[in-house]
Amino acid sequence: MVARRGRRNGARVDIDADNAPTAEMPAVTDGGADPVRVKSIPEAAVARLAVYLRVLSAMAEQGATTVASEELSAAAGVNSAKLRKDLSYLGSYGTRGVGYEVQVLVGQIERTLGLTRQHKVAVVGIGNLGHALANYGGFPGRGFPVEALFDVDADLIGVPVGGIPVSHVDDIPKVCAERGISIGVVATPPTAAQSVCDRLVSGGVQCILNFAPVVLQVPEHVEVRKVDLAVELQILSFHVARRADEKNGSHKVGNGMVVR
Amino acid sequence: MVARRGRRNGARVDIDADNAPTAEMPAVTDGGADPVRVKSIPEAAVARLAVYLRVLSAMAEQGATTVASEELSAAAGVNSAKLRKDLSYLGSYGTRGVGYEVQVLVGQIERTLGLTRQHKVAVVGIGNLGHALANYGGFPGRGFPVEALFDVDADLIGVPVGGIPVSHVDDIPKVCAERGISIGVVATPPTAAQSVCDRLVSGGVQCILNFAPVVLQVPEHVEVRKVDLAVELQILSFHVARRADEKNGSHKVGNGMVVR
DNA sequence: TATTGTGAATGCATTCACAGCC
DNA sequence: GGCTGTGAATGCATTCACAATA
Repeated sequence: MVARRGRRNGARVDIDADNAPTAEMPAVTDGGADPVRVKSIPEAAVARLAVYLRVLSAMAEQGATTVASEELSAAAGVNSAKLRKDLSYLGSYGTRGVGYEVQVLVGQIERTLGLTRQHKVAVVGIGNLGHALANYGGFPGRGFPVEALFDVDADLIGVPVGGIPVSHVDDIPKVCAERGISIGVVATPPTAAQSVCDRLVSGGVQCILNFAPVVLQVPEHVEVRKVDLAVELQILSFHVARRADEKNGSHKVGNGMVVR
Repeated sequence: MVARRGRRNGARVDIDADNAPTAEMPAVTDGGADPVRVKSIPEAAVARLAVYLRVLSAMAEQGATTVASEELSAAAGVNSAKLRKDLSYLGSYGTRGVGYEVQVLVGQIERTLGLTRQHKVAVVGIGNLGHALANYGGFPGRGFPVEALFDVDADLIGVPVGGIPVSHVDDIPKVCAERGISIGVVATPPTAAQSVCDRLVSGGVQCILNFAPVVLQVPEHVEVRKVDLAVELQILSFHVARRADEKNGSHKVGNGMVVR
């Protein structure tokens, strides 16, 4: 009776005896033209917004002025419903029957991601990877200028890499505070990573991008993201193995569940 | 009456009129000592298994023989319930009241992740990043030997990097097929990435790790993972912005929802 | 007693499908 | 007619909390 949508729908009913008064259903669709949008955006959506932004920028360069969700989502490698939901977190910036204005969307995503400010970056560990990072030349799409480099190696101190002289890791707190670094990139060997991280934090760095294969311990107010080559490869390895198992029929799993 | 667990529990009841016959509840706890484990392991858990593996290896090196979920989970940066659930996907290899044997766990995780096989790696694009990757020296913890390098630059062709001579990107299909490459790493500029990817695929590569800031289009049977510096930085930027908004009270959100 | 293993509950994320609008 | 915006539904992932057990 109640059931309508969905293919196999099981009329799930909430009885909820104690009518929980704690904020269930945000409900409020936001009073209107509020300037400072915050509203909780799902973490997963944030990551995709960055992808949409790049695709949109490319489209803008090629002269596109409007784009439909179907087209944009295909280029971004997601389905259109997901794209529309993601964009809806920013507000209503599309036109029904038409699509989105590329420039408007670019502006809104940039604002949401905080790309209107600049975020100064420090790279610690000027080995192969650190070198590569330092030379990225101001980092993707402007907005992330590299303003400090650090290493332990005495031979490197003072040597400019990508225009910036390398400082000693002991000076991390001082230099970071002075230059107002907000993002620290850890590209050191694993053994050094935690101590480097601690120094970055004491230098006032709020966010850390960690390439070292260790789990960094940080105070609550610091955000860490990890890029881990070994983990990525091992995940791929898992999928190779899974696929191999599928091919030869050697995985008669008890239940009906297919592995894919 | 039915409600027991959970702090604010709302006795959610399924009425489910049409008693869906499609595999609900896998139920079968796996007949017993099945050798070829497959069972569907959640993607998110797979990623964490790789982390546990590293932590366990470090512990083993320091002479630990057993470890409790509490200790291991702390070192891996997750909570203990999650750890135990993740490990339970492998089977029951712990001892109640004691913990897990480090060596046993290492072995089981390696088997599950397919790390008993070797996975030959090719790196395409020998720029700053490619160089860094090629020099990783056989890649993390053995098991991922780099066996081919490619670039377009005529000056690089034939030059050995990390012991392996660079080949031309045109030879990707041939060389990859010959050497049995199973993982391709794309470290080229974005414009070249898709064509490189296509050649890797036609060379029989099953998995691709993509460092180029583009969404690669691949056939269904190929697995792609993406490492995107710009996206990572922009996610961090979002959190900086969010945090800044929290500080000054400028985000009177309509509903009660706190942003954190 | 200490700690695993795991159903059940909660909480996110994705997808569906259609009303609303241009 | 076409496309957005979004409730509602489904499906994953995480967490709780306790029975099982060495």
